[in-house]
Amino acid sequence: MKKLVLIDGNAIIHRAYHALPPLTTKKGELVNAVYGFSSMLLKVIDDLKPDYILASFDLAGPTFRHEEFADYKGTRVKAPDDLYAQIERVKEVTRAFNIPIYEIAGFEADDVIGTLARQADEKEGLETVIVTGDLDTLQLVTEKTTVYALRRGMSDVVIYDMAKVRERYEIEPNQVVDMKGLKGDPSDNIPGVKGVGEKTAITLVKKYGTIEGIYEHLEELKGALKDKLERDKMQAIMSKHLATIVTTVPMELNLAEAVTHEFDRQKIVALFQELNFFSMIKRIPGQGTEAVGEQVSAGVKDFKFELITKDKLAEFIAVLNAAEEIAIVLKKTEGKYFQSRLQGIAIAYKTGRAGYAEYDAESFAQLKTVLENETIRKIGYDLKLDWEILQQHQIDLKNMYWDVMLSAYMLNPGGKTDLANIVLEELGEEMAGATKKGQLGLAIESADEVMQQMCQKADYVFKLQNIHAEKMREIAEEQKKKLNPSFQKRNLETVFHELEMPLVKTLAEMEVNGVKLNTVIFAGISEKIAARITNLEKTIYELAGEKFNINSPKQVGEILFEKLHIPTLNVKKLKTGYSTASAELVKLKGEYKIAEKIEEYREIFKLKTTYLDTLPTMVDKASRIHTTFNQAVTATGRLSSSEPNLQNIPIRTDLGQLLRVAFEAEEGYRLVAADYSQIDLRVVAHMSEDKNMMEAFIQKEDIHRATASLVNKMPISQVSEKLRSKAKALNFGIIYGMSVFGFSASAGIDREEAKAFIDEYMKKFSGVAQYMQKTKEAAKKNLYVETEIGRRRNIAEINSPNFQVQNAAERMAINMPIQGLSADIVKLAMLEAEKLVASYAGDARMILQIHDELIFEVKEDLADEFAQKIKIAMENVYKLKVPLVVDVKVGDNWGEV
DNA sequence: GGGCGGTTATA
DNA sequence: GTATAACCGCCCG
Repeated sequence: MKKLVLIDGNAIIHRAYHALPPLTTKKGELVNAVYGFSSMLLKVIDDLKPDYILASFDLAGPTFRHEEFADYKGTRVKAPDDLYAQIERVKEVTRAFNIPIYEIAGFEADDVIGTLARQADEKEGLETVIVTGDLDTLQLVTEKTTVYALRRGMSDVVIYDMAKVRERYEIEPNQVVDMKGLKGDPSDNIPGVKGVGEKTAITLVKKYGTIEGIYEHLEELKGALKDKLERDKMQAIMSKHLATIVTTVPMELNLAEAVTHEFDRQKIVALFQELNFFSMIKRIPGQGTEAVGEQVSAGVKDFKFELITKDKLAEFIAVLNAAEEIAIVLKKTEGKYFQSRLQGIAIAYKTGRAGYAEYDAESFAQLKTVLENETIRKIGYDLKLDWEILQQHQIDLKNMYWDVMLSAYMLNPGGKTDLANIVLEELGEEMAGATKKGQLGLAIESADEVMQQMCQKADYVFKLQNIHAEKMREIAEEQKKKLNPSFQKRNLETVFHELEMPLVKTLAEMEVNGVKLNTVIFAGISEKIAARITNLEKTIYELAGEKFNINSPKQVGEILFEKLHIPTLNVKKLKTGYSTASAELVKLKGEYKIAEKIEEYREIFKLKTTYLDTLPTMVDKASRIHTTFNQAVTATGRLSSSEPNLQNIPIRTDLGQLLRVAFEAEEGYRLVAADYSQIDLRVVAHMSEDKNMMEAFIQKEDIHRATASLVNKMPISQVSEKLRSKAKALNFGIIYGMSVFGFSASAGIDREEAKAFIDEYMKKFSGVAQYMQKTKEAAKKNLYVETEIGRRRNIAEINSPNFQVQNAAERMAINMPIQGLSADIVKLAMLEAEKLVASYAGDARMILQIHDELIFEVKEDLADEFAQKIKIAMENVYKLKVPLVVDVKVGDNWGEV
C-alpha cells in the first residue's frame, strides 16, 4: 500500500518554537521553529519513507468556528512576531523540498488535513500518516490513518493507531470529540461541561457512546454530575461541534503533485546554509550525502555507527590509533564508580564516525592500548567518573584532554551541565535515550538501539568539543586583548587546560582514596544522642502541654505563637507563618525554656540524621567513605561535595568536634590538615590594593581586630571581643557584597548603627569601597565578572528593572571574583599537592578539600616533614600583594587537626 | 515519588 | 549579604 504523509505545519511550528532554545543565525534571525520543522521533516522522510507528502498551514483571519463561537481561542495570546516571521521561512523550506502546500481561508490546517486524510483513505486507498504536535487529530484515526505525534518538546514520537488510541483513552477515535466536548479545552477556550474532567468524560463516553447518547439517558444519572450535565447541555453540544475537525473542506487531493520528488539538493543546501543549519545538511536524503563535510581517506575502513564485534575490533583499533583525538562514552549502570557496572564503550574518531563495543574482558584488554595511549587525546563527558570506572578494570585512561561537562561549565558556570542539555543548547537536538532522573528503564532497548544511542552520544561529545573550543577561544582572545599582559598570564582557555582538566585526575584519586571513618565511635555517640533526644522530646511536650512533631516548623510555630501566645514582636515572618529558625529561638531563649529546648533538639537531631546515622552506611570494606567532588556545579569556581557531603562536617559545637574525632587516619598514618588563613580577605586586600587592609596583613595582625581598631578609632590593644566580632561580621559583609540589612542582622545591631559602621568602614578602607564600585560597574557593562586568572561568571540580571533582583546580582558580582580567586588558588594548590604526594609514592595521599583547607593522610614518620613541605608549596602557589599564610596541623584524627 | 519550603551543617 | 548539600514535613498528582 502506498503511503501519504500529511504535515500539520502550524502545530509543528508552535511546538518547535516553544520547545527549542532561541537559536539564531549569525545574522541574528531567530530560526528555532524553522530548525525544529526542518529537523522533523528530515526525520519523517527518513523514518516513514512516504510515497506522497504534503503540508497544510493555517491562513490568517477568522475561521467558521470564530463565526459560530465568538470566544473561540479567546484565551490565546497572539503569537509573538518572531514566530510569525518564521512561518514564511518554514514554507520556504517546504517548497525547497517540492512539497505542495494546502491552505484555504476560513478553515484551519486541521480541517484541511482531515479532509485530505478522508479522501486519501476512501478514494485513493492509501495508508495515511498525519504528522502533528496536536492530539486533536486523534479523532481522524482509522484502520488506514495514523497520527505521528511529537511529544515532550520535539524529542519523542508516539504513533497513534486505533489500538494505541484505545489503549490511551479507552475509547474509539471517533469518540475523541465527545470526550473533548465534555471536558473542554482551555487552550482553544472550548468550554465543555464545567466540573467534568478527562476521567469522568471517558467514563461517560464509554457508557453512552456519544454526547447525544448521554443526554438521551440523562435520567439514569444522578447527583452533582447530572446537574452539571443538565446545566451545560448547550455548551457541551457546541463544544463537540467546535472540536470536530471538518472533513468536507472544498478541496481536492492531487496526488500527482504530492509525489515525494527528486528535489533540488543544492537548493536545500543553500537554504540550510543561509539558515546556519550546518549539521542538518548531511541529513538531506539523496545523492552526495556521504561527501558533505568530510573526506574519507582511501583504503581505510570507516565506521559509521557500527557495532564493533570481535572480528571487527582489530580494524577499529587500527582506525583509532590513527586518530589524533577520540571521544569516548562509557555505557554503565547508575551510581558511583564502585557501584556502577561497565556495559560497553562508544568511541568516535571524527564527526559522524563512531563504533560501539559491548563490555567483555578480552575486548577491553585490547581497547586498553588505545585508552592508555598517551598520544591520543581523549574527549569525554564527566571523565572523572570514566577514569574511575576504567581504573577498576585495570585501565589507566591517559591524556584526558577535554571534558565537555567542564567546558560547558567554564562557559557558563552555574548553568545546566547534563549532556542532554548541552546538546540541546549547542546543537539544538533532543538527545534520544536521555534517561531522566527517576525514570525506570521500562523501554527495553534492542542491541541495535543501544549501539545507535551510544555512538550518537560519542558523536555529540566529539562535536561539542569543537563548538566549546571555538567559544572558549573567542573569549580567551578577548581577555588577552583587554587585560594587562604584563600581569595577567592566564585566561579562560588556560584555566581550562592547565587547571580544570589536570584537576580531573587529582579529584578522581581523592575520591578513590576516600576517608576512614570509625563507625564504632559514631555508634556510641548515636546511642547517647538517641537517649538525649527522647528526653528532650518529653520535656518539650510537657512544656507545650501536648505532643506534636518538633520536626515540623509549622507545628512548632503553632505551639509557640498560637497555643503558648509567645509574643511575635521580633520574630521574622515567612510566607507560611512565623519563623522558628534558631536565630529566632535565640531571641526567646531567656524567657521561654521551650525555645532553648527546641533549639537543642534541632541541633542534635540534625547531627544524628545527617551524619551519625547516615555516614556509617556508606563505608566500604576498609571502613572508608568516598565522596563525590563536583567540579561543574558552583557559580564561583568552588568545588562541591556530595553523597555524602564531606565539606559540611560539623565543627563549631562540642558535639561537632566529637564527630570529627571519628574521621581517622589509617593505622600507621597520620592526618595532615593545611588551611589557608583568611584567604578571602587576603584576596580582597590584593584585588583592591587597599592600603590599610594590606598593611594589616603585612604586619601579621589579627585582621578583625585591626579592622575594629580602625573603624572605632582606637588602639588595637583596646579592642574588646564584642567590637572584634562586629568587625568580623563587617569583613564577611565585604566578601558577601554587603547590605545594611544583612550586616545588621548578622552583627545583631539595628540598621542605624549598622549603617554608621559601614560608612566608617568605607572611609577607612576606601580602596575596598572603590573596588566594589568598579566591580559593579564592570558587571553592568559586560554582564559578567571574572577572577583575576580569567574564570568567568555570567551575571545576566545585573541590570534587572527589579530592584531586589538587581541588588542580589550586584552582591553576586562582588562576591564571585573574591570567592572565585580563592577557589582558583586552592585548586592550583591541589595540583601542587598532587605532585608532592606523588613524590611520596603511596606514603602520602590527599583525601579531602574543604574550600580553603586540604587534608592528607601520610605515613606517620613522614607526616611532620610533609606538613612543612605542603605549607611552603601552598603559600607560594600564587603571588598576591599580601602574603598567603597556611596553617598546618598533624594528628591522628580530624578532631585533632 | 517529585517539588518546595524551612531549617541547618560547612567555607 | 556569598557559595553549597541534605534532611524533614507537607502538598500534589
